[in-house]
Amino acid sequence: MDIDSTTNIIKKGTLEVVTPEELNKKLVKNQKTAYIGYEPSGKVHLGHAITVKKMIDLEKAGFKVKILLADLHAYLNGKGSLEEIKEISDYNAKCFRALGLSEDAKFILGSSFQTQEDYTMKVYQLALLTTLTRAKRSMAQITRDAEDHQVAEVIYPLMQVVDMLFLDVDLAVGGMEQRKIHMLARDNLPKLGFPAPVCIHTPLLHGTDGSDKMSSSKENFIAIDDEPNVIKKKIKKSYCPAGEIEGNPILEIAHHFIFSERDRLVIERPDKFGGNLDLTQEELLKMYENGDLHPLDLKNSVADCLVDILEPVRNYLKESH
RNA sequence: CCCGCCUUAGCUCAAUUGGCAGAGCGUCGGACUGUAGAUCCGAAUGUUGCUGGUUCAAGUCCGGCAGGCGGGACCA
Repeated sequence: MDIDSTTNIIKKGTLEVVTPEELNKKLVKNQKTAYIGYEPSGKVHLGHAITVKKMIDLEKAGFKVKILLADLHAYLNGKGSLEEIKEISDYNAKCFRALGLSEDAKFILGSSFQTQEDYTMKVYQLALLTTLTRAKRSMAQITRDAEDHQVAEVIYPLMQVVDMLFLDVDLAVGGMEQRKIHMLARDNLPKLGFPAPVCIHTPLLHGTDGSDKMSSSKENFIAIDDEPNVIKKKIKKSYCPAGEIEGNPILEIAHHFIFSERDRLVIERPDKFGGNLDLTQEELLKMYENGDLHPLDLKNSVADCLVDILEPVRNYLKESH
């Protein structure tokens, strides 16, 4: 595959690559590693899936993929006891495989290396380089809502920076909420004498309630292994203003999960409302914006299609028990 | 270690001299729209931080403990 088409695969659907020039330099390397970290979560949802799909793209682009199951980070973010978190990290690894990551992708449990002496020493060095304000700011969209802030909150981003060093990554991937931590890494790793990774950021999926971010801690997500009737129910309940194509969670789901794999979407609707349609994404957006496609017809079609697309994921997870 | 203040529904907070523990927001349900939301109705929700005591009766008074906030002390 030539550099241009590889670059296109990598950039597709991302909000930014920091920086494209550095990415090009990485692409000519023989051995190159891309990484993303996840706090283990009881539910892996469509927001996670967007980034997993990007990791699959990176495998195709010749990167070795490392997935950090960030159990210690989750612990520092108040998600529960380390034991509980470790348990669900196994489940999460299965979910990521179910979404199509190859057997070559490596899963690494954070606590397996994050307490080593030289790791800890690096965290201390970073602690001295980083202002409290910046560390806190980097956590703005990540910290669990809390009135009383723990010191853990500022250890978290420092560890994430050191992770990139220890996992020897050329490229770090994350949703846009990871941006400030990534920038911290890019500023400070060179100060410790190490190269900074290229960073790639994917868009955040709006919650089904229309809020800024799909999140497992707010009941506004669709899990990748939700049963068909659950998916349908959640989509029916979703925020979906007529004619509004910006920040519309249903159209976003269609974009990221349906039109990423299919060219057209069949919309079944009663004759009295105009009859069935067979649309490209472009046509669908135009009709919707013009008010020629009713939200309920959109929802029904997107729900059916999403149920279909996630079927292999559900089957994989059922069989792996 | 010492002193003071705080802790009531998922969240923010009310509750008179000790007298049936409430509101707003959120959640859920119904109406209205061929979706959701908005709007209008309606409903549910509590070990009043934990613990011991006083009292016919304690969210309220007294003691102990825990957590939080603020201050003080210690600083060879």
